[in-house]
Amino acid sequence: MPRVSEEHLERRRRQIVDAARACFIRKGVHATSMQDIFAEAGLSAGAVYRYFKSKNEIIEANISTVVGDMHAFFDELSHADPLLPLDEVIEQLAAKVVDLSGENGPLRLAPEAWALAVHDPEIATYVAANVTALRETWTAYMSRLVQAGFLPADTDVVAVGKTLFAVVPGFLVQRLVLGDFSPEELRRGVRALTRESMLTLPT
Amino acid sequence: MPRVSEEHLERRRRQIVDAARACFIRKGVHATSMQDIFAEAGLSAGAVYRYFKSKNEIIEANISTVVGDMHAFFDELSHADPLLPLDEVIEQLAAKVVDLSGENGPLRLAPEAWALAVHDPEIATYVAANVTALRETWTAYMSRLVQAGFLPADTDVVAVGKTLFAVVPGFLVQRLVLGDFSPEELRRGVRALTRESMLTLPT
DNA sequence: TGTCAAGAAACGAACGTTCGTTTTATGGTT
DNA sequence: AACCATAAAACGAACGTTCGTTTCTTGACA
Repeated sequence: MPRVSEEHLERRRRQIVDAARACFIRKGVHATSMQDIFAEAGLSAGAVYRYFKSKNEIIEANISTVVGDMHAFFDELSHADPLLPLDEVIEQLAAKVVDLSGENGPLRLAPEAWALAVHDPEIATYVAANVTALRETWTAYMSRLVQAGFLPADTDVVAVGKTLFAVVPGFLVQRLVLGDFSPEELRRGVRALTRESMLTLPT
Repeated sequence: MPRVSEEHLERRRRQIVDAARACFIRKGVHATSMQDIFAEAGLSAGAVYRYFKSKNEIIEANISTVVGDMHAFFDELSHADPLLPLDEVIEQLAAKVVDLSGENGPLRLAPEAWALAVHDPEIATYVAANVTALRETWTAYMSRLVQAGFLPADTDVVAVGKTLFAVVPGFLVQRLVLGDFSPEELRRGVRALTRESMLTLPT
């Protein structure tokens, strides 16, 4: 099949990335061989290597998609009108984490992405971008809370954003390792800890 | 050296585990070959395989030591007399995380441990045990806060414990990936969020 | 008919592991 | 006290396998 359309090429790329992700989630990144990816994609070695010049490149292409859905969902949540109370935001975010970390969810790759980032500068760049994006969404949401008067005007929204962001990886880890932490339980935990002013918002 | 003392054997085991950990932290678990471990330990292949029957066994032996120091430190902190306020506990815990996740710190292996646990049931057992132990320390600390009257008597200490535990992996991930989150900043984040009653404890 | 995506086979390298051999400390026998 | 037989510890070359990757071939469409 020579001289194929530009979109065909793009579709092939995605086909390979998706196949690789399925393998990575099922077996783990390092336990997945290129042969596994060839089989899952229904392509030959030559075909795959036409689009990616190494396994690492396929990994990188996947890493950047791990938290894509997560971020999109959170972005909506943080800009919801009317402003959602903190415990509601956290619970819905946690529910999304549960959803995306289930059987074939991409979030199952998150710990592997973090681990790879520690030793691979290239991947670290992608992971850092993702973390930064999610944190900034937290910061934006906190700014709204401050602006609405539910937190003091001099609140360090960046520090608070980083702090609340931290809850999400921690929730994910507990889900993956023990599976005994529900979004509703997290909401109760947050409610028990936080200022009443943050939980009671105007109708 | 035949017929050597029991403690010599134990020391050899630790020598191998320590050498492996140094390699794992430096290069990553999967990028570390057995040859790397042989060289680091100053032993031959045969010697190492006398004490561990596979690379996986060496990995497992390391995993269980990743959060050992962390837990010991937190245990002291949670039982300190007089009772420490929440933000103080969190800041000190975060400071310990910074310490143990530096250059050659064992916490650099934590994400790899989580990732391995997702696909390896044996390792999952070790990681689950560690997570459970740390969470229970949080629960114990929260119980003290409730008992001292700084949280309502009907507080769900388990839910709150899980919630606060979640902050630690999240802090670690941000340290490892971006390195722009300090214990003092986390403390400010927590202070801005939590009930005043939890922060003002008796002298 | 020429071009190029895709297939198939095979490559060298590196992996974890094994195993036959060598070294060395020990304890019973002089 | 000196010796040696013994068993355990350590060695390290080599194993078979599997990895990621490359090369050469094929065949369908422009």
